[in-house]
This record gives sequence, structure tokens and C-alpha cells, in this order.
Amino acid sequence: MGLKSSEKRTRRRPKQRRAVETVNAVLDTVIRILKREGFAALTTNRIAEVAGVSIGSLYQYFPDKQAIFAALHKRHIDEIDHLLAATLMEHAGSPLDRLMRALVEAMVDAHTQDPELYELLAATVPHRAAGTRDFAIRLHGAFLHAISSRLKKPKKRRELEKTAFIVTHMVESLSHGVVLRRPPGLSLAEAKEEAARAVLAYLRA
Amino acid sequence: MGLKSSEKRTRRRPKQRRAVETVNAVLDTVIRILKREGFAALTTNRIAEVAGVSIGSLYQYFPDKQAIFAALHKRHIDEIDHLLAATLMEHAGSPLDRLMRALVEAMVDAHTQDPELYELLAATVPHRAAGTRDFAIRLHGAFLHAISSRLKKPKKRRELEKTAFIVTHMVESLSHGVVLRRPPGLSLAEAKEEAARAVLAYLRA
DNA sequence: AAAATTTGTGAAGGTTTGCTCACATTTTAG
DNA sequence: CTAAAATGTGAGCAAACCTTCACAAATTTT
Repeated sequence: MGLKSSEKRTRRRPKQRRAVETVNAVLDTVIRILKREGFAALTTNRIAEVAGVSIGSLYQYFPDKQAIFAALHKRHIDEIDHLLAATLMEHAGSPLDRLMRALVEAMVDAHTQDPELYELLAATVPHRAAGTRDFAIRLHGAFLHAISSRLKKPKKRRELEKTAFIVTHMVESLSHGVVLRRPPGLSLAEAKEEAARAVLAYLRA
Repeated sequence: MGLKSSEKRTRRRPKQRRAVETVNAVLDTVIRILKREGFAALTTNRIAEVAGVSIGSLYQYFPDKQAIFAALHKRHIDEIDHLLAATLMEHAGSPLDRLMRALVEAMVDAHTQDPELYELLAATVPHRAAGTRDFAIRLHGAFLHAISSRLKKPKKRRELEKTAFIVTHMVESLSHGVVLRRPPGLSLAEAKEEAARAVLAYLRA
């Protein structure tokens, strides 16, 4: 691997459709290998082999192995980003409780597929990375706005910031916990509902 | 690396004091290298070099590289374990709000040193690992008991389980978030207090 | 149809890595 | 003091790794 910050030599960007497919095949393959064979088996040559492309093709679009991780992480963040934006849009007129339930639902669904994978990615790609920070800031802003516009008694900016910070993390981490660490005997639906209730309890206090 | 489950050939266990010191030097060095040089620089030879022991000594106590990670993770879990046990003991007679504040405080303090490191460890060592699971179960049990004995209106077992699940994760992840993702302008003390308030709001609802 | 561009190929170089083993040294036990 | 056990050593090997490069094939442009 290589988690150091390195020169960002930009490689060729895919122009034709087949090139885009190559890039996607690579990223999908990384996920598949991580799930089926584990972190240790994730070598550049194996990625190329399983993806059905040559190792040379891989290096046409990724300057080094670490860049593949970054791209994968970005793809995941973008997914979540769109999902949350859509949920916020869809519930623009909904009251707070409906919105929060929907947000928890969306986050849980987004992580139900490969929760462990994205935990590993989140830990592997540092928080300072450009995309990660931007995402966190946008998320925080979106929550702040959503909450602010639904409060009966307006809060001070500073209080709002605190509230948004807590709510953002509650939604994110509880969703994560619901998927990944829910004890046996507790259904997904129940866990989701309880997580939403926790968020709402805080917001109403 | 090697995250696959492998044969657990047990190596020599340190009997003398200097052997224990060797083992600790190795573990401390891993942390130091991770912080200063990053994940990529963490090779067995480099660990030995920085720790001031020979590579041979390292392999006297760790069957392979992965085992070093596991040991480090275990050490961290044990620390948290003792800390939480102590906090629960110390506040055996305290009301819920004092206890929760103390718990958040303890968790935050425990992660203030190297938050990123332990995030990486948590993601690297799978949740199914023996120690990790045991810890989660103990933690859950402790929270359940602490909450249960302080409720005025007793809850059903099933409800209690849910509550303990949520509270455990709130304390854990909010503490983590307070340290690692707190937005600039929000003090540690303020963030801690707000996290505790969130937990209490949920418990009172 | 030719030229230019984009995409795909994979053998192999040069480096690095995890780990062993035969042996030296230190500590404990008898 | 001697034997046995525990601990420490580090050169070096076999394996694995990332990445390059010279070139071929496919596609687009002129």
C-alpha cells in the first residue's frame, strides 16, 4: 500500500466508453476481492486478472495502487451524497420526525451491502483527504439547514452548530451500528426505529 | 499484511522482565511508526529497527505481522475496558446524568491521544475477532445493568436491550466524533457536554 | 484511407518484504 | 559452578510486489 501523500501524477482520463468500463471493472473488482479474499489478496496484478484487464490497462488510469482506493472511496461518498440530497429534497415539506426517519433509513440502506468494506475504506483514507472533508462539511450544512428551518423556537447560530454536529454523527454512526453491530435478536426495522427515536429525543430536548 | 484467518501458532510467551519490555517496545514502536511515517512504512524490519531489537526477537513473540496488530488492538481494548469498569465502579451510586457524563468523559480521554490510530485498528481487526466480540458483549452488559438499576419505571427486558444498544453506540461513537470530527470553533468541553446531553435526552424519552 | 489518438497488452525489472535459522548471550534452576 | 532455559541476533533467502515500457489493437479524426 502507500498511505503517504504522494505526487498526484494524473493519468489518462477515459474518453471512450470501453475505457470507462475498464475503470469501473477495476473498482468493482477491488470490492469483490476485498470481500472474497481479504485485504492481503488485493494486489495490483490480481485486481487486473479478476477484472479481466491487463495490468497495463490498470496503470493507464490509476497512477498507483493507493489511487484506486481513493477512487473507490470517492465513489462511495458520491453515492451517499446523492442519496442524502435526494432524501432531503424528497422530504422538503416533511416534519422533523419523518425526515429523520427517512435519513436513518437511507443511510442504513446505503451501508447494508458492504458495511465492513466501507468501514475499512473510511479508516484507510484519511479524514483530511479533500473529498472526505468536503463531504463532511456539506453534510453538516445540509443537516444544519434542515434542522434550522424546522425549529419552532429559533436557536442561536452557535447552538445550531452544536446540534447539527451531534445529529450528523448520530445519524451516521447509529446507522452504521444498526447494520454492523446490532445484537442478534434485534431486527433491522426495530433497530432503525430506535435509532431514529434517539435522534428525535435529542432534537426535542 | 495478511488479514486472513491463519493458523495460530503460539510463540514463546515472555517469562522474564526484559522479554516483556521487548514486547512492549515493539507495540509502542508500531504506534510511533504509524503516526510518524504512515501505514506503508510499517514493515517488520523497520519495526524491529526503530524498537531497537533485532528482527529475530520480534518473531520470538509474534508468529507473524498480523499478530502484532491483534496484540495492539487487544491492548487498546483492555485499556478501555478497565477505564469503563473503573468509571462504572466509581459512579456506582451516582445518578444517571452524572454517570453518563463521566462515561463520555472517560471515553473521550481514552481516544484523545491517537484517535486515528484506533480507528484504523478497529477497521483492520475484524469485528468477529474473539476479543472484539467479548468486549462488545461485556460493554453492552455493563451499560444495560447501569441503566436498568437507575430507571424509575422498570422496562421490559427487550426494551432494555434496545436502549443499551443505542446508548452504548452513542457513547462510543459520539466520544469518537467529539475527538476526531469536531468542527473548528467547538471546544472539546462543549462537545463533550453536548454529547452527554444527547445520551441523556434519549434515556429520558 | 491515412494519420492521430485512445485504449489495451503482459513479460519482466528492480525492489521490497516477511520470515527463518544457526548461533551468541543472558538469566534462572539445580 | 554447571546445565538448562530463555532471550537476543542479523545476514540472507524465497516469494511477492508494484510499476514500467515497447508495442499492438481499436477507435476517432482529418
